[in-house]
Amino acid sequence: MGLRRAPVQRRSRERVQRILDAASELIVEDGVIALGTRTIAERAEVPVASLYQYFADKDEILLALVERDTAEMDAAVAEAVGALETISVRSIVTATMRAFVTIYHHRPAFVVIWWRGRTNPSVYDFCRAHNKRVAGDLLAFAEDAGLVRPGTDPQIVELAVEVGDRVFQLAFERDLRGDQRIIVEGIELVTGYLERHATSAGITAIPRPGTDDPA
Amino acid sequence: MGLRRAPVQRRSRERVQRILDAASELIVEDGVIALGTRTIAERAEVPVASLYQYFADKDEILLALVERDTAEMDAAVAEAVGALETISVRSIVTATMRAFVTIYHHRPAFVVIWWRGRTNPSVYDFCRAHNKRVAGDLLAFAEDAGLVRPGTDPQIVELAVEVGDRVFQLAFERDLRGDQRIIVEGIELVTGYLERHATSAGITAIPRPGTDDPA
Amino acid sequence: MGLRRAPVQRRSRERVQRILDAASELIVEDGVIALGTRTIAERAEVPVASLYQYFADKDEILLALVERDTAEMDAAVAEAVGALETISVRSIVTATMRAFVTIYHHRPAFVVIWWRGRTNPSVYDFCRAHNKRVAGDLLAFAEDAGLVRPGTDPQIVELAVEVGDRVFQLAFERDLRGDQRIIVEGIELVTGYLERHATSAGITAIPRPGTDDPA
Amino acid sequence: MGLRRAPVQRRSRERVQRILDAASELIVEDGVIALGTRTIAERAEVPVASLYQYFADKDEILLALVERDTAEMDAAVAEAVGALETISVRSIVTATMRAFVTIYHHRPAFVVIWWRGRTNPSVYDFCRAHNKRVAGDLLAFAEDAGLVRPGTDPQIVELAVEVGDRVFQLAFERDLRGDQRIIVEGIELVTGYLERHATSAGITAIPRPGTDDPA
DNA sequence: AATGAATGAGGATTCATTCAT
DNA sequence: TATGAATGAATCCTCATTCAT
Repeated sequence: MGLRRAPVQRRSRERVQRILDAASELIVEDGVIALGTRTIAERAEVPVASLYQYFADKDEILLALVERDTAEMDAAVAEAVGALETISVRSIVTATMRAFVTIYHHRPAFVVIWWRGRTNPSVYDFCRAHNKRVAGDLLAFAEDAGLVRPGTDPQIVELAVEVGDRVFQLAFERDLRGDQRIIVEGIELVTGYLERHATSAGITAIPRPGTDDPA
Repeated sequence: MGLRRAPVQRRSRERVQRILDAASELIVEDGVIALGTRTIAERAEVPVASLYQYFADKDEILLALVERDTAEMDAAVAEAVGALETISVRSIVTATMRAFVTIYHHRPAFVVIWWRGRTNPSVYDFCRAHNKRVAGDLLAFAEDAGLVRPGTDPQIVELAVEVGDRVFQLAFERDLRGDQRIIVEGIELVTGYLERHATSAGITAIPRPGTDDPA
Repeated sequence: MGLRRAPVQRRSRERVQRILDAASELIVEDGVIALGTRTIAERAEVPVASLYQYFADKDEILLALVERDTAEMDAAVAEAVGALETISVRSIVTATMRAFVTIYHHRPAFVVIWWRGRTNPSVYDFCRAHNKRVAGDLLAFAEDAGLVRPGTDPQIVELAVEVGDRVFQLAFERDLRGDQRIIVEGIELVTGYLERHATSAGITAIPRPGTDDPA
Repeated sequence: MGLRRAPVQRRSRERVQRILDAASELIVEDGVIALGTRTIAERAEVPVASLYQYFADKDEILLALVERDTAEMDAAVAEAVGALETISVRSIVTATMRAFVTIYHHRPAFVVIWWRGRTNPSVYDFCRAHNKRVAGDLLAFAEDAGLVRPGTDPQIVELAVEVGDRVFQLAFERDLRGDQRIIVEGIELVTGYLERHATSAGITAIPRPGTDDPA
């Protein structure tokens, strides 16, 4: 009982996913600009008209795609940071950036969407907002833990996040697995910059909060 | 003799410039994606078909535009760096980035083309190549002057240039005059990163070569 | 007994009315061409698919609407004519046309549907048939009362009705309340025409039949 | 010389005519609503895109069609009225309406466009404006000739023209050759109405102006 | 060299209707 | 009976490019 209508629901969800996957693949293959409703529909084996059952217009498809991936990324980052034994500016930056790398390996489409896709205004806005939020979260976390000086300008962390974003763009554009040299350098770059605004604890590291008490 | 055909040549050159100017204006107004042959032709007061007299296709117009702008930017950077009293990683980075800012003020079109325009594959490639060349030139200059350790990986400077590029993107996207706070921070960021690879001379600065001896 | 299913029936009837009302409103607002199933359904707060429970297709909705309105109009005309103290070509024409005006004031939707709606073939046919019937009824009534010469060609009255129809179209198209000058002139026009075929009684008027004898 | 470029021009004109003819035929066959760019292009044996070489949009095609026919009608009416031996309200109305009939025979498409086509707002407006102009011209002519009382309300003639319009609609809708009975009656109707506003000369007729002097 | 005219290919979106449930 | 979901067919229009002159 209550499950009676599940099949329909499930079918819809599957189709939405198929559409998103199709869009994703096509973007990787031909770029965001070339993305068209007809092509998406063909690839997803869905009538063009059906796209409009699930999405208001083309933009919304792209946006949904980015949102889907974003959620996955946020979760991965949160997990990586949460798992740190000791925290410092360096360890957080490293964990965060490594988490992104892992995701990019997992979802190559994302690499393209995340950068090329920003042509699209709504995607662009969404990504910027997301970066801002990521920056805000990181700053809050770092301030709470006493890693950065209180009152640190949020714009500084935003700049760091955006710059990290570009590092990935560079690392992945030539090589879908990500150029390790660039990534390592990028981590140095971002870490070095943020340490300028760190407390000494932020530089030398402290144990993970909520971990030190068993004593 | 031989001058008989000059007028035609001159007229062509004028038209090419008019076309480039038109494209430039339109990009600033409506973005790269909205740029169309008809619109360019109208603005340039040239028949659409005539565009194809001077350019193989639409992409080439964009590319020519970027090349033209690039040349201007390179000259400005070279001049700024050449005018430095003392040279150091910091002074070079500052001079370079300030030169860019000046250009952007002077030519708002660059701002849009340089970033939004990278949607276009050939423009994208050109910009990347240009950044690479700028990085190469800077590295050569710095190595010659003994500011960085010999054998420094070119990729490091490239990364710095690309990151600087993103700083500008951030600084200018919200504000066509460029957000000063972001620019200042960006200069810090890039300088800080490059100083990791600098010699002590690169950090403390030396007089401009070929300037100190005449005494 | 037998009443068990009444609620359903009643609900259906209500829904049919709601659909018709919705269509009516939408036509007045946006015209017949813009009328769509989705819009009707939304306005009527009924699922689109349910429209097809009560109507075979979109045309039928329109047709049902016109039929409903027509019935109301006929009743009004019959009442107006029936209430005349003295009857003559002039008094009948006047009463009839005034009755229409009253209805149009009462139901602005008619105005739009009645003319713009005739785009639709079935509506068009229905209106023509209706005009024909109105003409037939009027002629029968006038002949019975001895207002027109026996054997008067029905086409003549039809022409008069159609022309009256156009007068209204003209009077109402600029002004949803109806341009009084045009209406007055239209009554003259139609009366004048019909009097050509009238008996002298038809011109000078006679008391309402079945009203004069009780004495 | 000077004719060198004629072929291109001529070809264009031919194509425009072909497009108009195609549209015309299709309207007669399927009505104005069904008229689509694809269909027109197919029938005219012209690529769809070419329609937009000659017309800004679909509406403009319809409008051009109506304008073309209108010009023809105006000429015919002017000629017919100009050829009258004696002029009176009756002779003018008759000549005018007969001229219309002739045109309708000549161009059956017109019959459909003229009425069904009025669904289209620009066509509708054009027709109304045209009717108004026709009415204005007739009134001016009649006043000059002393057929109607000076200061006659233009709305009266407009009403007459519109009503005449409806007479044709009626006469032609069942029968593409035009129902003669209805036309004759219609002429009576319009004449009768206008004579109410005529001078006695307008009723009894006068010789054509500029014809009586040879004496 | 210059250009008006022509066009194939494709763009996103809407719509009335049907069907499985 | 009622309906959410699905869809084939069609809509108008734009664009970069080519060709005949």
